[in-house]
Amino acid sequence: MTDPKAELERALAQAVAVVVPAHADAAVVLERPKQAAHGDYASNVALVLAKPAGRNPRQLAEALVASLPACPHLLSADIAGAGFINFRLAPAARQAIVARVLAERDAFGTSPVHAGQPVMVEFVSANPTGPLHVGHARQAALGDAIGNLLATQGYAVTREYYYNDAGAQIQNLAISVRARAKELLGESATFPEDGYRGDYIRELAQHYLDRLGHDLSDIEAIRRFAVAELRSEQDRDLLAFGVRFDRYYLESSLYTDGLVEQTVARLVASGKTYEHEGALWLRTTDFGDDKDRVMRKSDGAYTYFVPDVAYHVTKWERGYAKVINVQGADHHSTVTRVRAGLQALQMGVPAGYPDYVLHKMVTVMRGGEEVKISKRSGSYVTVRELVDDAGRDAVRFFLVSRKADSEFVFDIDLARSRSDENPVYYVQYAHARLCSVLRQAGIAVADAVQFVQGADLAPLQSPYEDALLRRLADYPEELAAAARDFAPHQITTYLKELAREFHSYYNAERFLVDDVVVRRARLALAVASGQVLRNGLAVLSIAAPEEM
RNA sequence: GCCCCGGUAGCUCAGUGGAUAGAGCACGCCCCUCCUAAGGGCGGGGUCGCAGGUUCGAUUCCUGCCCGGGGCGCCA
Repeated sequence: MTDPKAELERALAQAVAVVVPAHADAAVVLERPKQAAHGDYASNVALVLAKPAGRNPRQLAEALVASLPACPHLLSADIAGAGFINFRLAPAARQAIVARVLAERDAFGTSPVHAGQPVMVEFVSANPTGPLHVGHARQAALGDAIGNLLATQGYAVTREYYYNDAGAQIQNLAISVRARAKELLGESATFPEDGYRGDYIRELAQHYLDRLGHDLSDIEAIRRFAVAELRSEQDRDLLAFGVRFDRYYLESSLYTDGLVEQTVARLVASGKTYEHEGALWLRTTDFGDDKDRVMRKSDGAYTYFVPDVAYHVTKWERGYAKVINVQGADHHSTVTRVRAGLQALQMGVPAGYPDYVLHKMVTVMRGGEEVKISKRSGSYVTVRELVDDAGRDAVRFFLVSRKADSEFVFDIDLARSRSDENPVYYVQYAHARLCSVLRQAGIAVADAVQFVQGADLAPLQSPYEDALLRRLADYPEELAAAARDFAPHQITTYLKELAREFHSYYNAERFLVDDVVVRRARLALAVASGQVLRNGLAVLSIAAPEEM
């Protein structure tokens, strides 16, 4: 069956072309009314066109309804309020979504619109100067989910992690570790003013002494050791969190491969650079920046901004016409700079390239008090702690359940609690519950789709069933919108609503009734609901348990 | 001072150029002889930060202001 909504939109557009030919190209969009009493879909097209057409909105709506071509999916079209047209679907049209879900299964909701288009999502990209903390966890959950969302729209997704393993912070790390190592050996050591003060630095120093001996003269060896140790620890944390990257891109390779020098040369050749007070500047103000930026400092070293541009040149040249960088909002100022650098190179990169998702800070509450996060002072909550305490699923769900640009208060006690205050259980429980019904009916969960395929769906007509059917039908659009907006929180919201409707239904009616036709229809609806819950949770990389 | 983002129920947060602004938690009452009560039902609770403007219609768009966060480095 064709999509009832799309068909109705076409029919309404035809009516518009007949009634107000001058506005035949008006956008006709159906939306889901807030209230079920207003039907399956509503259009405000009569309100929008009333003024330009010089007609009373209600009369215009009447005329549009009268000119509506016959549509088998449509039960009724009523005028309401100021001039809304409310459409009610024939039951069969509403029920058809169940058959579609059962036919498409894991693919239900996905779309091939962007099939074959490569996209890169860069996220986490933490400096290897300490363990990953809760802010990185938010980024990991967001980036991974955004990657999944884009994949549902057909994109060929690459997840990349950029390692800043070449800058002053790394040198600082090495010096910090050496100072702690000297202390451990009982030697006097001056700890750097802005050094890394976390306990893990002392542990690193001890490991170094244990494995590589007591000679601390080779700062380069200490640097390599510390970076390798911290990287592997980060890898373990990410693994525990269930996040995988397709590639780790090392900042140092930009230097060793000559890409930094090459980028500088190209920028100079572009004519957008100038020398001032011994430094090399890029005229980023030509591209919307509020001041020009230094590329090469008077001491000859590059600012971080040059490898950043060089790195993004590689993204473009590696064929990623679409790139999303997930970063903390504290990196906001880099956005204009990186884009300006790419524009200056005049290599055909669009002005808005790359896209950014900037997320706000995470405040961690424990025992009713804020836990301060600071790598340097060493008090913070690591990804590992969170996952160990609250479980991967709860942490994932929590961290993507808010808009990226709103600040997030992570209540550790709440995430740890296995209580009904924890929203992830609510959604997972809906899934476990319907699996339980299937078991009760003697159906293996794995065979369920097979079992209900071809069921007569006609009995599904109660308000609870209508609500569930409508919600299922909305999933593909919700998914597409969330992917378009890089907004996984739209999926958590959707899943909570779907779960709520399932729980309501579960309490209101029984699935395992004696009437075989009704029973089969309801089980089909349950199986379809379970399928969509699974699909949505999969986008967030969260498990859909069959039992809880 | 300038730039970006938030401000919606007691708390944590969704939402939208339209029809009576929602959910969870918290609070009160009710529902397991019956598919998992990790659930459901009913109820109280709001000047959508403030003030203007655009619009047939603004919580949504525009401007100004207030509050909170972040950024304004030859740091990353």
